[in-house]
Amino acid sequence: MTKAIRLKDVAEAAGVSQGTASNVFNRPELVREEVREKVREAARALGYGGPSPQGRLLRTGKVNAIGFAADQPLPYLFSDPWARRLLTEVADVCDARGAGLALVSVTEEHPTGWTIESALVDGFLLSGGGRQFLVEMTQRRGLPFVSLSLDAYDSEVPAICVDDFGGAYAAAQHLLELGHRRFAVLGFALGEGPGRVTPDEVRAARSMNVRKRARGYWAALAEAGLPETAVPVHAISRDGANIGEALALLFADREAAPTGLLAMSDRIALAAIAWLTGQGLRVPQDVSIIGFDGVLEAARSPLPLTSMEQPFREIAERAVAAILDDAMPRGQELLPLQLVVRGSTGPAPV
Amino acid sequence: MTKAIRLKDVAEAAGVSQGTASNVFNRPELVREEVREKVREAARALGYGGPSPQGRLLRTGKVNAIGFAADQPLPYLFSDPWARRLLTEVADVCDARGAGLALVSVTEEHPTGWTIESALVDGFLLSGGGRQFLVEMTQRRGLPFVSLSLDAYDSEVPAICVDDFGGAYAAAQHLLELGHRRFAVLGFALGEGPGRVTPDEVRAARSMNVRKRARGYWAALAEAGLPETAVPVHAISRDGANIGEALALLFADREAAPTGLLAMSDRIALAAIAWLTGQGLRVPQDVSIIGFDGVLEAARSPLPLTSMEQPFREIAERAVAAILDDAMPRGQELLPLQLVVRGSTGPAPV
DNA sequence: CCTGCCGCTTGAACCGATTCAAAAAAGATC
DNA sequence: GATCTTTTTTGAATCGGTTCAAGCGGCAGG
Repeated sequence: MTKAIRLKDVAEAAGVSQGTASNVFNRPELVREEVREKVREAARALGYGGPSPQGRLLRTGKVNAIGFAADQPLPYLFSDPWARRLLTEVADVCDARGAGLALVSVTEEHPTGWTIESALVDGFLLSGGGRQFLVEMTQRRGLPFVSLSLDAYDSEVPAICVDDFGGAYAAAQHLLELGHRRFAVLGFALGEGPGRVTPDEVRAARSMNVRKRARGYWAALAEAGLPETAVPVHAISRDGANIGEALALLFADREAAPTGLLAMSDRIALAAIAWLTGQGLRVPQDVSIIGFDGVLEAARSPLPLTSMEQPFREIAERAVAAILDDAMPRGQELLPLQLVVRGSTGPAPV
Repeated sequence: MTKAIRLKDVAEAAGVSQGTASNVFNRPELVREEVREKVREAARALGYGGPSPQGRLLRTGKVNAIGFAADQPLPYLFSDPWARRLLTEVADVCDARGAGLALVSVTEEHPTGWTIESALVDGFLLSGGGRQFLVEMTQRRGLPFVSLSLDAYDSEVPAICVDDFGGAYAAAQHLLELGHRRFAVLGFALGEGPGRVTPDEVRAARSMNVRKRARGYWAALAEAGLPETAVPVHAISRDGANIGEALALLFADREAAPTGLLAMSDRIALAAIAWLTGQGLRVPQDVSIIGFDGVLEAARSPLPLTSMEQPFREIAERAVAAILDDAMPRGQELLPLQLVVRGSTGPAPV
């Protein structure tokens, strides 16, 4: 690796112009067989491994890769089931179309190095909240981007998301049809520690996704004659670690305890099941619980979880196409969720 | 996004040379404050988001990113616990040093699109076997690379690996110290379907890692007076799906069945535990089992797994440094594993 | 007033390819 | 053999920056 061989060197060695040499590698049909072989021969002799991507890049402008950006340290992408599932599908889609995938983490602390500003990609997928500064940075870069979840409401930001309202509505509907009348909502991203939050606090939540899910639950329950105030919403941490405190409160009075639990994520639902069964409560005989997301772990769990499943594949395909095929969504594009009934929901106890 | 703004445009607008404008962004201390501000002002007015990475790249040659290449479809990187753990650590290390990480899949079928030949990176980490064509492709590209596992023996290929022999030796040693005398080895990548394989077949295995682990087990057991022939080696699929068939054979005669199981991966060990407990056998009272890798799932499992833990973090750090700091290992660099005793191993039944 | 030095700017070369209009070569037709 | 096509090949422009030797103006010292 003393000095790099350039296309020019190969062209000279083969006695042709650089343009012809370039064609040999990119549009061989334009070059006479004889010449083509001569150039290939020269390339082989010189140990030339084909045109360097950086050169091509500069000229064509297309990197053929997309950046997956999160406002979290990168390991988060591998530990959170939702993010992981989405990333898996995006990776698969990229792979299938021969596009590259680069991981980018953007935390406010170290805005240096390989970030949104310097990543060599054609556009970005923004996961983990369209957090303001993430969106701003991306806009500054001037590359196309699609947000995969919503933070502060901003219909200007192109996004591909699930229909949170409709999904939540369907989830509540499912439990209502099973005869449940006493509910509780387990939500995340609702501010500080565990505890019950008021409807107004929910409506003030930063996460658009969370707000819409709450509205969906409420809408379905209201139609059944249950007002917001009759449905306690509890704030759970994203990983469901503090689920016990919330549930202990809810199930202190077993008579008045909810029989239908509406969890805003599968991770929380699974944590809830673990706690409930640990307390001797039976799921779904005593308590039904429905999750949200439809992550892999939900299906694999010892007690398979009923959940509103996101169309991960479709999201990934639409998002990648938006960037690579310049098929940007106009505003927000909502995809429907699908109710998947498994073992965690059943008829309300009599 | 009618037309992109170039550094040149900014320079012109600010009335300075392009070189000065470049310095404003890269080495501001060289430019007089007054001029610096003027250029920044012009940039802001024009909506210039800073020098484009592709331009810089061409000149400097450094992408500041590494490619993680696997000879499997990309989703494999997220589903296999070992790959995932390694990738997580690599991602974290890259993140910490502000380097980018790109995922590359190379399967023989579609060698087109974003592959080793076209990825914009400074070098590659090869996971999932230094499978011949993977190594060859990478060498052709002419970028530095480090293999993270070994396939056909080739001491010329730079690699950063764990000390398979020593680790396996220690694993067997651990069970011997607990008094076990009847063993079986559960290995992977040992050819077709399930079933017992002969020592010679093991020695002919393509995977260097597997061969070394087997030799490590044998060495320790031989010192205790147990010849190779007394230790059946069974071929299990990588995901442990067919573990039942192998164990059914081994435990057909309960009297002669092994009390110590040496699994070449945690994934296999966990599958084995699931099968054994399903059959009413108690771990570790009836059967002790020790895994290999030390993946996250091993610690989290209902019955935490005793395992030989790989220094994932260290591997990641060394590997990334090798590429980015040009600190290539000379030949193969072996890192020690650490015995972590958890709940799956105990004294041999009397 | 001249000289030497210092700090900031400039201008041009260069990085490694792709692209395309135009020239050259080859082939076809009369 | 002359003319018209068609196929190949060439040469130069271009992509968007970085780098560095050389130039410039101002100031201190003699």
